[in-house]
Amino acid sequence: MNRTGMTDAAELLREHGIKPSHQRVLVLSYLMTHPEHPAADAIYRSLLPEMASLSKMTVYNTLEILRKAGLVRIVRIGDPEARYDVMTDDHGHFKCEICGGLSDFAVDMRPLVSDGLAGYEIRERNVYFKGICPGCLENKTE
Amino acid sequence: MNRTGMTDAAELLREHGIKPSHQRVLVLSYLMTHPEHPAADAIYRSLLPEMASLSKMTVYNTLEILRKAGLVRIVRIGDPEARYDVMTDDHGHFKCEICGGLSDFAVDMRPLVSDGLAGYEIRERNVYFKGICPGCLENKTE
DNA sequence: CAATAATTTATAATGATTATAAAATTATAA
DNA sequence: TTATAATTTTATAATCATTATAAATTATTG
Ligand SMILES: [Mn+2]
Ligand SMILES: [Mn+2]
Ligand SMILES: [Zn+2]
Ligand SMILES: [Zn+2]
Repeated sequence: MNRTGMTDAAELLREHGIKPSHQRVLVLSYLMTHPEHPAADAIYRSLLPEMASLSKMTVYNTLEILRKAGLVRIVRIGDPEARYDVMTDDHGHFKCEICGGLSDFAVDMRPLVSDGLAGYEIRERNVYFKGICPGCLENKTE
Repeated sequence: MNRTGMTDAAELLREHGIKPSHQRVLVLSYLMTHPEHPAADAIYRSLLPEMASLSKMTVYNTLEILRKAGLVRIVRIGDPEARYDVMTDDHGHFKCEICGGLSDFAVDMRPLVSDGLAGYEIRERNVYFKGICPGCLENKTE
């Protein structure tokens, strides 16, 4: 932890044996401060003003390194782009079919496995809903 | 229903206002008899011996028509290919990370929505797990 | 300072899907 | 039936997120 009480990106990387290069810190920090589950291209475009030399390939590389380290998870719902999430605890995702927004919601995964999965080794549980978000519902009725 | 008590593909298409062309019946029948959630290319390759003139584009077109009619759902887990499922009731999907196999399991979606989704219009609920299937687990210990 | 390793970058390739339009089939009208 | 229009299928090209590859840069070690 740093003096703010928050684990910063550089330290988090070090803790996971990843060398905290400038670009890696930028990518991870971006994810830590942007809970909207940005896609690789959105991350790239957002960081470009801060670092003009940044390559999109570095963003992809870094995201893959972070994923392997368990620091981010990929969320794929509907569209062809993968979106990224600083992995914390298990949670569900709601994807708005109109604005494309992706929001989190709490989910208790335990009661999901009724039976029928005896003999399977479960490594990852995912829940996602699709529909219309409150904002877009409001725009519709206007 | 036909004399076997089973709704066949052609009739199912008619019931949904879709003209039961030879290729459409082939694609839907294939899905109805192959619960392994085949991808578009797998459907195409499997049907080619039966109908040498079949175009992959027709498979894609047909799958999209079926999806719009609610006759099939798309299952996307992990890999880039979409896989198709003759939609019946809600169920979860288990994807084996080793063999890529996709199997169904029963899931009660109702208790999922604890709260936090008030004001959202939910149109689709999805649950999928990833891990290792019994067959692949056995091969590992051998 | 070399020499070596790690990282980033530029560029090209991949591959599933989509777009487009021509060809073939089917339905409708004359 | 024949012409005409609508539908469906097919061939072909385009798209686009991601991956592969290798050169260039940067960091590390002796
Ligand atoms: Mn999330
Ligand atoms: Mn299924
Ligand atoms: Zn919305
Ligand atoms: Zn398996």
